[in-house]
Amino acid sequence: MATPLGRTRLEFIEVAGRVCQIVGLPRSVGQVYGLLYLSPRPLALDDIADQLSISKASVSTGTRQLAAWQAIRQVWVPGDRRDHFEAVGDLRELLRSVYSGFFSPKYAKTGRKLEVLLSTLEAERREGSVSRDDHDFYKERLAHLVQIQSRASKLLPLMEKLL
Amino acid sequence: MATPLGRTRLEFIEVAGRVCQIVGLPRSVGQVYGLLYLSPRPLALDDIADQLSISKASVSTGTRQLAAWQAIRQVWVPGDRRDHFEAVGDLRELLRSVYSGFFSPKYAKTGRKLEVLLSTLEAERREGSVSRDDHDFYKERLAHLVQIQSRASKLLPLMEKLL
DNA sequence: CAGTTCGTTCAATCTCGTTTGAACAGTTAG
DNA sequence: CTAACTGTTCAAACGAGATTGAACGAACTG
Repeated sequence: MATPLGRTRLEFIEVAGRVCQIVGLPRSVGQVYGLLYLSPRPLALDDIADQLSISKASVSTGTRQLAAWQAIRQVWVPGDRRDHFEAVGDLRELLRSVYSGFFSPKYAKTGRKLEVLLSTLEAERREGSVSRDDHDFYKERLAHLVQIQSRASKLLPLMEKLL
Repeated sequence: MATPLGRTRLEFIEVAGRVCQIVGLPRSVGQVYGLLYLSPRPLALDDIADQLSISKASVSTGTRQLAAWQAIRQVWVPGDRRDHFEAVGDLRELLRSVYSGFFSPKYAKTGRKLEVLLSTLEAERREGSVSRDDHDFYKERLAHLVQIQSRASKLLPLMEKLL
């Protein structure tokens, strides 16, 4: 079969690419994953580049990225010495690893920064560079942030479980 | 007071800007909100532009955006005919409105698209343009997506409640 | 050992969306 | 009415980062 891309696949690849773009990832990464996710057979690097009409370079970096996240895996196809790729079936596992590898660190960093801000604030108060009223105002606002942060810290693990 | 930006504010504005950038919003929007959130007094458009060293144009569009989300409100300061802005205290309310105004629609759209894909797939099967095996494969993959979608549809309202 | 075939790397290019300066319209003040 | 001031709009500039083509190195092939 000449494997013409069906309307279904095209639509899906489009969506996958767009999702990646929104999250701040290269569109090509999403396209590659989308193509592989809906591909009954593993595809070689060339095939991917051809079908998506993007350069091998993009596919090369994209596949490496996706493989690092274990979103796709490299499979060996007898009689072909090229690398072939297929999407890992369990999408939930992927979401989980993306979360713990990308989102969770950022989140933790934010938490630490918040603490730093609080101590900085106290320091500035002691220096007298902030009036009492302003100090109280700032403290209230930061306290609100801390509250949200703590709520989120309870919510996120829950998400991981339920998803 | 000449209101020199304290280290605290600078740090916070930096973070707010970065967060916006990650979510795909203009950095300036985050900066404006960050500045206002930590400002004990309402600020005029000029003040914001000055303190952030960005153009009035950016501030103008930014404030309008933020006001539309009710993240900030316009307040009248006696004796000054310029518009002044202050951040709305309740950040949770903001998160909720951002969710329902931006995220939720996108999510619904995705759901609809998924259904379209399923029917398209069936159509292609009937046309005979897809082999039975491939059809089954596609169906399985799409079913997985639908499953994730339905789980998420239960999770998101929960988030809204707990946050 | 040449000659291919693959995959990766990297500098150059291109693309997209933010940012800006300048012009504009509306409003107040003298 | 004119002048000053405020906020908005818009085309153009700019910058970040994705994409690409070409060159390279490695692995196979005959």
